[in-house]
This record gives sequence, C-alpha cells and structure tokens, in this order.
Amino acid sequence: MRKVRVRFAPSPTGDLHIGGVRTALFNWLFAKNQKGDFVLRVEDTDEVRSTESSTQVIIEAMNWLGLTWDEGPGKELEKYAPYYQMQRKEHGVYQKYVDELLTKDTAYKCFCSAQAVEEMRKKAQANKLPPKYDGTCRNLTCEQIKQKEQQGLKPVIRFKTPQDGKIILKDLIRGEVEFDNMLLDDFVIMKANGVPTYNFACVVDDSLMEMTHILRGDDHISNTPRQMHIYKAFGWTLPEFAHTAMILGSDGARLSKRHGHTSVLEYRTEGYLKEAILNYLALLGWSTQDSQQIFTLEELKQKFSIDRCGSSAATFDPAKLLWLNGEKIRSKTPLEVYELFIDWLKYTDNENLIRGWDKEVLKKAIVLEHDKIKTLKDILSLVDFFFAEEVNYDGSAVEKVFLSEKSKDSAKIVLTESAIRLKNLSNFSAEALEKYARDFAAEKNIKTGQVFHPLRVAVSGRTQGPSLFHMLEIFGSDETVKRIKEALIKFFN
RNA sequence: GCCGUCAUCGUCUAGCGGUUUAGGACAUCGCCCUCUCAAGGCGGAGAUCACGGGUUCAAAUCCCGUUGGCGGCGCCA
Repeated sequence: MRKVRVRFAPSPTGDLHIGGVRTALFNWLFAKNQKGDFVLRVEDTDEVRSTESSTQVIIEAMNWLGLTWDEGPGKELEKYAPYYQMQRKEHGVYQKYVDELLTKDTAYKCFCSAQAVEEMRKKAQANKLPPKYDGTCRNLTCEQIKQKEQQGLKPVIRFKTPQDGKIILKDLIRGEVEFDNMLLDDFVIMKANGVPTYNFACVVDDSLMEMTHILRGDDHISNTPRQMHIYKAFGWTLPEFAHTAMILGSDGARLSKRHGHTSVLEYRTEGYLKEAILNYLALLGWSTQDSQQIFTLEELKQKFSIDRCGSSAATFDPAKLLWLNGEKIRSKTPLEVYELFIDWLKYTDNENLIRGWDKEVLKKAIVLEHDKIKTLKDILSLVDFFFAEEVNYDGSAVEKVFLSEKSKDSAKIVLTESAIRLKNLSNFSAEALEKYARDFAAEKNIKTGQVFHPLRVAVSGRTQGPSLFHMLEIFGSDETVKRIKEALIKFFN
C-alpha cells in the first residue's frame, strides 16, 4: 500500500471560509487517521484576485486551528516544492506538460476571441444544448497557426476532450457517477498569458506531488471528469476521489457572508475555541454509528473515515456551535480558561479594557462563572462588575429589588445593618457569609431571599451573577461594605 | 437551458430488507436541584422517513418516475 498523501489547496482570494476549514479538516483527519501526509498547496493562479495577504490569513487560520501541514509553505520538500502554483509556473512546470500534450495532439492552440466563444455558448444554449466551445480551432493547419501568431494573436491552449463514450468516476462517497464525454468541451488548460487554469494545474500538481486521495467539496464534482481525462492523456494513475457535501446557510443557499460570520478567524474574535469549531465542523457531513457528538481531537483522528461521510448538504447551525463551545470551555480547568481568555484578548480591542483588572481576582471570578461561559467574549460581561470603580446598577434590578413596594423596606434594613455588621465580621469566607445572611434573615424574621437579593444587587448592580457568598468573599470586607454604602446613598436617601 | 447530485424531527444525524411504536444531539417546552443566572438530572412535544409507482411474504432501507433544493456549465478556483 502506498502511503496516503492528501492535500488542502485553497486559492488565496479571501479569508479562510468555514467550508474551506471543513475540507481542510477532513483531509487532515484522514491523513492523521491513515498515518499519511497532509500537504498545503496554494493555488494562486488567479492573478487578478489572489493576494499575498489572503495567503497569510489562510496560513494564520490553519495554524490557529492546529491544522498543521507536513509539507507546504515553510515546510518544503525538495522533491515536491514549490507549493505555490505561480512559483511552479515560473519554474516551467506546467509549460512542460502543455508542450507534451501539444506534441501528442491532445491539446491545441485556440485563437478564438472571448466574445466569439461567448457567442458559441449562447447559441448552443438557445438550442437547448450544453454551452460549449465548438472546436473551431481544433484542426488549424500549421500555416494557419503561424499566420495568426504573426498577426500577434496570443492563443490559449485547449484540451482535446474525447467526444464519444462515457467516463465513470468511482467516488468514495457517492459511488459511480457517469458523465457523457459529448457534453464536455475542449476546455482551456493554459491561458493566453501562459498561466495554467485550475483544472490543469490541479491535475499536474496532484500527480507530481503523488496525491493518493482527492477529498474536496462536491462543488468540484463536475470538474472531475475533465481532470480525469487529463490524467488519462498523460497515462498517469488516477487518485481516489471523494466529494463531500457542501455546507449551506440557514436559507438553504450556499453559506455566504449574509449568513453571518463565515471567516473562521471571525470566530476566533468572537471567542470560539478551535476545538469547538473543529468538533462542530466534523459533525457537518460526517458521523459515527452511535451519533457521538463530542469528540476530543484524538478521538476524531482515530475515528474519522471517508466512508462515514454523508452525501447530502448540511445547514450550518450557529446555535449548536455555541453549545459545543460551552461544552469545550467547561471541559477545561478554570485556569486554562483564564489563559485562553488572556490569549484571546490579543485578537480583540479589549486588551486595554482589562488593563486595570486584578488578575488574581479575575482567576477567581472565572472559577465562579465557569459553567456559564459560552464564548471567551462572554467573560467580559460576566465578570466586569468585579473591577468597576463605580457599580453600574441595572435599572430593572434596582426597581425590583430596591425600590418596589414589596421589597424596599426590608432591603433598606438589610443593607443598612449589613454595612455595619459585615465590617466587623471576623471571618469573611463564603461559609461564614452564608451563615451571617441566614442568621440575619432568621433574626429579622424575613425570607433568606430578602437578604440575598439586595446584597447581590448592591455589590454587583444586577440580579444575575455568581454565587453571592463566594462573590462577597472575593470582594473582601472593605469593598463589600463600600459598595453597600454606595448603594444606600444612591437609592435609599 | 443542459449535466450532475441530494432528499429521515426546525437543525445536524443514526438507520444500509424484518430487532423500529424510526434512535441520538442542538434548539424548544415542563419538572427537579437551587441565594439569582447558568450548569446538571429527569421528562414532553416534535418525522404520514419529499411525492407517486413498482420489486418483495416484508421497504425509511432496493428499482423507476415526479417534484423540490443544491452544485457545475469561465482565458475563476
């Protein structure tokens, strides 16, 4: 058995998309599962849209996700390098193979103008035929070619696609898929400027780089017969093909910007963990027999297999991703969450915001709020009141707990007396505080809630928050009393 | 228009001819736990398995057709 070699071959024309990550992930998992190689190749032959910054963003995203490659940019293997197609073009890689096809007469120069080709397609479509190039330049004589070239016309190179019979793709996910050769046209394999087109460059590189499996989105399935013909024209062995179903947005259309975040780095900014993204994406188009939902990366590597990939398109569900993110956060220790949070700040503009925060208090606060955290971003609003110079009182909380007819009298007593008593409490531990509050309620013959709630709002400004007594313990006696007094002045004078 | 492809709860899916009154997860609803909010536990609701024909003793599962969605049809990848 040949060692498995797979690749992820993005074109750097934008951010790394959720769908792209899924493709990369499946290839990476398959490589890990099979103890094979995972290669990153940059398909930058679209000179108009490809940018260096996109390349960098893609690489950064891959690194962040931990989808590291065995070969590719920064990890070149002399045998296969370079891994950028435009660099390969400069090395004459594609020209060599175009020339080979030209001499074999399985490719030819075409001088038809873009407009002329467009006309042909329109005409064909009007006649209810598939729009294709009509082969005008298929049989130009040497003289005709010479003449055109002397006129300064730059030809494109077209592949002579067989026009009879069928070609059968044995897809690992979809089974046999038949294509009528007649429906395929003589597609361009090299543009007039000498740059190869995708369908050609892809085949040449996959073959030279000795890819054993091509695992990609099924938006490429119609390209596959064309690519197979090129393999055949060279006499190269075909790799195995596997086309995964696409990821759609909530309206059933292909996932795009209008469905919210699509760039994976945006999810980083939003406070998602890479484990959650990877786990979620693995579930989109792949499953285990027992429908397991939560996987560690190790489990994913162990269990992933192409034959358990589904063939129907999946809708991206942000709610499930969010749930999974919470699960992943809960599976980490509070200290790990703290470290992830600190690290996360680098990717946001919140670093200044927490500059004055006492990091030890932060750590303790995260312990208290741990299982409430769904994204790292949540931490900000979950614990910010610990660090506020001035408590930001929530209007409805104040109304309900301090000012309503039902609670104002008891709230005033609780706060007034607690301000004094808590100052003198010798033991300010959560346990002692709870005992204090319960004893106080008993003493005044009021419900415990009538003690707990005012205290909570007084120190935090809100009705929701961490366990009250643990929260007070973190504040300590001085800060607690200070906040209670402030609340008293503000709302009970 | 042509070609391809897909079709099970709102969503992701299990299911690969009988063990299915179709299982799990998210979301949703209720109860419990509880100092609030969560988390957790328990439970409910939710799918005539797109539709119509076959094949078979037996079909969500196999075949054909219809419909619908998606994808491709570039000197984009």
